[in-house]
Amino acid sequence: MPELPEVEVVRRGLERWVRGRTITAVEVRHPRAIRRHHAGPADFADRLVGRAFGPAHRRGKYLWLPVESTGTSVLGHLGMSGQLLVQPEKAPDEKHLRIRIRFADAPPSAPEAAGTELRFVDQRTFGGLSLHAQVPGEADGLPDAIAHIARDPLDPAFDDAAFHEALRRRRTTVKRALLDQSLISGVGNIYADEALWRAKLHYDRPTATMTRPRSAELLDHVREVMAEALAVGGTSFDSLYVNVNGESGYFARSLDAYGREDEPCRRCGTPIRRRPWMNRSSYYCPRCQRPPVRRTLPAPR
DNA sequence: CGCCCTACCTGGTTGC
DNA sequence: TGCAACCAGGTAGGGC
Repeated sequence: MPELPEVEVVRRGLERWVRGRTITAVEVRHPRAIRRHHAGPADFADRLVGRAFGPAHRRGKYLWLPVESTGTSVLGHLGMSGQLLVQPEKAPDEKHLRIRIRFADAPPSAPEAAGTELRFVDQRTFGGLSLHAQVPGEADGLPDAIAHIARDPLDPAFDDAAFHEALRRRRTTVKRALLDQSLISGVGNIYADEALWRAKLHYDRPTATMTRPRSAELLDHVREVMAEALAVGGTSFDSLYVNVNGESGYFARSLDAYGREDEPCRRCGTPIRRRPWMNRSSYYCPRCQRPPVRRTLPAPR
């Protein structure tokens, strides 16, 4: 389940192995992988062949590569099981290979990439690639399709004070807010549960009860857990999430809450609980993360 | 507009 | 053994 740290690992791989390369061929093997590109697979290929990729960028769980001198960018989302792999052209096709992009050359920064191609592989087909106009005035070639996605907590331009004020205005609960990509991007179910465990906050706490220090603390924990995961290559439960070279990260062994039902809380020893939540699961320590007391919400300021 | 819910998709696991 | 139900979950879009 790729969230911000896993997507950043992939972005770094694209930056090293794909940036600057000129595209010679695009093969779309499954139409669903390109469904966000409304003009269709042939148009997608036509607009890319003969062009070169610019630097790799990321916002939250989205990543993109500007297509030089076109005013467009290729946008990618890994969904739940998507992989962007740099493979030798002669390597056998993966079972769930959806899109193949071939290049004329290796990037000047990585001559050893000669003879490799970029593959989008995705078992569950929630992810995909598409091509979009760039938002005018944004230096990094931000695709217009994700202009509504909030900046992520590792972005220097993320506005902590505005995030706190948004929490205070909302009539929702804290985990819902963490997963709302228009408030803060890059946080998914795993890192939400991990940050809430670290912050000793229950997932159902109303956001309107968050004080400025509590919001600041929560953001600190989100940033800390993501930075730690990034440092070890991200979280992998199996071979589904990998970097562009097919390697898994090591953060799964460092998780404190997610996936640890009935295992002792690493702070107090109480068994971690799993609760059905929004058609998925929330993992939390019933002692460290006390459920909110039900009472009338305070009036908005 | 704010908030909430559902559909989308595949393969591994569980239960009968 | 076979088959159905369940589980993983990010996002767009629709209902109210």
